[in-house]
Amino acid sequence: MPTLSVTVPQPYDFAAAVRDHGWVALAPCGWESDQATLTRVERLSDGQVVLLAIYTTPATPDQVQVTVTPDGALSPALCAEIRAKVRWMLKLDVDLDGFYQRARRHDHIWSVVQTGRGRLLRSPTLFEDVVKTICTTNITWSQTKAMVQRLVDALGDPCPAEPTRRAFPTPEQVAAAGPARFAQEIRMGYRNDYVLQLAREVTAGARDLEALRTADLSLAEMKRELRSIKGVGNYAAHTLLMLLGYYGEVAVDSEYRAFVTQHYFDGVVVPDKELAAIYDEWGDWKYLANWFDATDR
DNA sequence: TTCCAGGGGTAGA
DNA sequence: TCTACCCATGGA
Repeated sequence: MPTLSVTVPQPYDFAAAVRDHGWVALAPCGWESDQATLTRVERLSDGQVVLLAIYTTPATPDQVQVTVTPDGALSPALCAEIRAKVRWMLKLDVDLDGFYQRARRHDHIWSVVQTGRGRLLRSPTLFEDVVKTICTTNITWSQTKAMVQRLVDALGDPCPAEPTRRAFPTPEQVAAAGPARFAQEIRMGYRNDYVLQLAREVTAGARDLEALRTADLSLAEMKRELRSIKGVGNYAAHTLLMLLGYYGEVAVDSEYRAFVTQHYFDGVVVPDKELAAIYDEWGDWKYLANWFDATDR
């Protein structure tokens, strides 16, 4: 089976970075802890569905290896596509130097990130990340995982290399499913309509989500685009900004409130604005500051 | 039963 | 801009 090599920045703690974000637990991703390997079922542009296994080896610490199954003939173009998707998912091209420099002045955060953490896992498409983010709103994490699993199982293309697993459905596949299957099979509650509407907008050409991944927009402009998606409020928009590489806003949710209230306000309940202001001094790096401030506490 | 979870839309002020 | 109120789902 073909194995591709992808160069990674230094320092880079692959195993920690992949698991620092909950996305690794959402279909069609998986983590094999005994082999420290990220797996993912991926639908390629030619329609074939492959299983990717992404890992590092002690002999090549400056690379991640990507094994593709099945080992059919992969054209150079498909190899380039897979490399680009892996680079995007692992955020290998995001410049974190400013964050690391700032983090050196914070004992706890530096102790967590100094081995090369901060590149939180994201999905190959923004469509997938928006759907998953909507599935984290007003629900428990276990239910988020179950909803995403049902969506993938119901609508994604099966993976020949591992028939029990499927790829994340395309906007076309989601739009074609219709409200009845969402209500009866996928069961995202009131989020059904949000996900269906987004899929319809994308397939109709009314919303070019993927163009946002490479758009040269300010944080405020990007936030405006994200907020225009039905079902995306401030929390979801700030989470998506982080996934897109904009770290200047914190995502205030129940987890954020619990941590900041406990650590900075002695458990006294204060308005969200005050909770968010705790990380103002981090400027463009507020999201990562909070994320790793709350890590290992 | 009731509450509520890694919230958001809407109407009304 | 802020505040009530409602919202599907399913675990505690």
